[in-house]
Amino acid sequence: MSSKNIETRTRILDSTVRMLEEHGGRGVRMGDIAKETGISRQAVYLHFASRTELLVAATRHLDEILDLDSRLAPSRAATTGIERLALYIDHWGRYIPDIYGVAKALLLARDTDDAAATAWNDRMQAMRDGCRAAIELLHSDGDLATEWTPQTATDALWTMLLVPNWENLTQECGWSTPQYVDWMTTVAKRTFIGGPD
Amino acid sequence: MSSKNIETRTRILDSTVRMLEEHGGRGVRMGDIAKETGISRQAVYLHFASRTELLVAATRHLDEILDLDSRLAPSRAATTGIERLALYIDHWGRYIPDIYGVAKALLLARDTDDAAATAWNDRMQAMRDGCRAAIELLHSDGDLATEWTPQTATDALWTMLLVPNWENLTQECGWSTPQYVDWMTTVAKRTFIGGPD
DNA sequence: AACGCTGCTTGACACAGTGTCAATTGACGA
DNA sequence: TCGTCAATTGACACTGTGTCAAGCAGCGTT
Repeated sequence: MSSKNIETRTRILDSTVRMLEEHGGRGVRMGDIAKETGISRQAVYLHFASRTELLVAATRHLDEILDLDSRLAPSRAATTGIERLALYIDHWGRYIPDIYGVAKALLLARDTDDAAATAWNDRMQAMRDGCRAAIELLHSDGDLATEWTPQTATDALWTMLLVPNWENLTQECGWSTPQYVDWMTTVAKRTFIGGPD
Repeated sequence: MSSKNIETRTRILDSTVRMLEEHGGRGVRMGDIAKETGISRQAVYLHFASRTELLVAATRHLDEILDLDSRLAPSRAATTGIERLALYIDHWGRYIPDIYGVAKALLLARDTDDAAATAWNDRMQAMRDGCRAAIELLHSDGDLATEWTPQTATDALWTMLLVPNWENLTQECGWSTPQYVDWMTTVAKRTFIGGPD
């Protein structure tokens, strides 16, 4: 529990984040992380019980580095639903590229590890809450298109914003982040905002 | 090469498809498939060089069973872009649930196996071509909203229809297949079809 | 009846990557 | 000098894929 101990833990997290970013979250093994940190593979296990636990800690670590809370502030401060919707999409569209490596690693670990699946689900539920907040405000403004309930609109928005969509558009189709944000915003507005009819 | 050989191959494919459907494409091992088929694990390797090769063959096998071509006929026969768009989404929305197990297995294998990634990409490119055909027709009808090029609209439609979106809406959000088709159709129309302006 | 071919079985093994265990070292403080 | 604690080292278990070699059973030839 000495400061040396904490320091090593932080160094592991730093190299984990760095390597995952570098390699797009693929093929980074415990031994690679150890080597990068300059310690033995077993030493990593003295700080994190499993690969999944390390990945989960890495996402939290990265959120702190990126100062997630202050990034969320603008959308939280929005006064209208329309504004909140746009600001939330903007936040999310600029957040994904920054966390992509770590997120992808967790996404892959999910396939074989239940704990990773749970951790990922938790994050996605938090994101869903963000969608819900925007939709609810839109609804109470009277701007939600009539064919939607707040519930179904939340589901739909949440799904649209999922990482694989961002991944496909930017990695496969070559879209830029602003293009992605632009498209998402346009589609969301057209889909969820009702006219005065 | 005798008929016995072919028969065993078919039996393997049948049990592979059955098991993958049953288990949602997860956790089905070569040994499980062998046991289900009633042969030894090594016998499977006499017919398929690798797990990935078996999975790829299973998708083809399933397409034959489902008669993919005749399922595609209606959308191919459409005369307007708007009609083709709707019929293609309808086809795809009812096709995914039928192939989900096998598709998911290939999707998972993709993470560790380049050959699986290539096979999956091929299928997705075929799907993308279907999207392109609908968008092109829409475009030549003069019904494509002005902010889109055929290229970007194809990318966007293709992404919307990706399996993870179906997966999220039906598995996580509990939507039914008709609900999914309905939503996709509505969003696609609102997004891609331009008014008379 | 002996022959070979074919499809399959059996069992052993290599390989990766995760995770565990036990013995040891080296530094630091009381 | 002793105890503690982080870290090292090396061996090992486990899982699932894929490989290899020997053997066997049935079947048709000649």
